[in-house]
Amino acid sequence: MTNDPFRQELLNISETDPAVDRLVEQTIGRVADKWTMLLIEILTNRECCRFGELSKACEGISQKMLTQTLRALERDGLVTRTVYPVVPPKVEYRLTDLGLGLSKAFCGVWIWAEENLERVEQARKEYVERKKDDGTVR
Amino acid sequence: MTNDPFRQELLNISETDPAVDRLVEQTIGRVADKWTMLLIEILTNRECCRFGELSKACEGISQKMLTQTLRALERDGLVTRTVYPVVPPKVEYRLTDLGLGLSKAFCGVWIWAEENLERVEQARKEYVERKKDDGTVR
DNA sequence: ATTTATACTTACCCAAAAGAGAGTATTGAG
DNA sequence: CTCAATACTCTCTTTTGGGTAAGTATAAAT
Repeated sequence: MTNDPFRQELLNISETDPAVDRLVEQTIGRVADKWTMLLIEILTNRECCRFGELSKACEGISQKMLTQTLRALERDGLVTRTVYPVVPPKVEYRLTDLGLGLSKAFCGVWIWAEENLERVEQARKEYVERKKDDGTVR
Repeated sequence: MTNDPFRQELLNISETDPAVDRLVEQTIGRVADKWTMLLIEILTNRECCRFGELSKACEGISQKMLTQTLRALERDGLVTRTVYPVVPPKVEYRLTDLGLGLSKAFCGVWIWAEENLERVEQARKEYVERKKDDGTVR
């Protein structure tokens, strides 16, 4: 178990000092939420979107959350916001290089989820069974 | 921009039907939160931990959240929980293969955060400046 | 003159998430 | 008899997330 190549590979990376660690945590904390990940995915596929398009593509999001999330993405340099001075207003959003890089990093997680969701489902069923069986119910 | 190799690579993957997409989103929704990611990282580095160790290693987490997050990880088949019937109690947590796989997937995100946190910081500073400069202050 | 389109912003509200802190069970050590 | 040690569990309170709905600005179309 200790010389598992997986784990070895992982261990090579996390050789950082704790100060950086905390910054990393913060950065991830900002970026690892549902709407952010979804919007990044949409902008990865569509390349360039107006507010209204995003609103439709990102099913279930409210205007408020959409604006809020987009502002955060813009602030962190992950998307650009281009305003065309026309009436009615037109605003376009697209990923920056930085945003594209993050998108790529998330990619691994999307793939993992895709490949393993059945195993997770299965684990959940088994967990419920186990809980039913032992005396510890409730 | 359209034939950016990055984007091409990303586009190859997301060719899935919407039903699976929603499951993937759900799975990610469960798994992509701060404490979960931190605990997975700790368990990746330490291999095997007792409750108390995790409590110390995962700075700032409350007992409640720790228990809660560990239960969720166990339920989803990402960690095993081994109880030794001794007094005082002893319980050990460790990643399963599934959990290790997720850890690996998260790895890309950790690396991205580590490599790019300065760029994010910079972007934030510039954003604030821009807001100060234009008339839209408020 | 009124409506329409777009991209927001603001104010108000509720429910869920998270934190704080006390309580529980067990038994060997003193 | 009491205490320490461990891993919770429960309750109470605070914080946060997020929804709804109305308001704003502008010019072109009717």
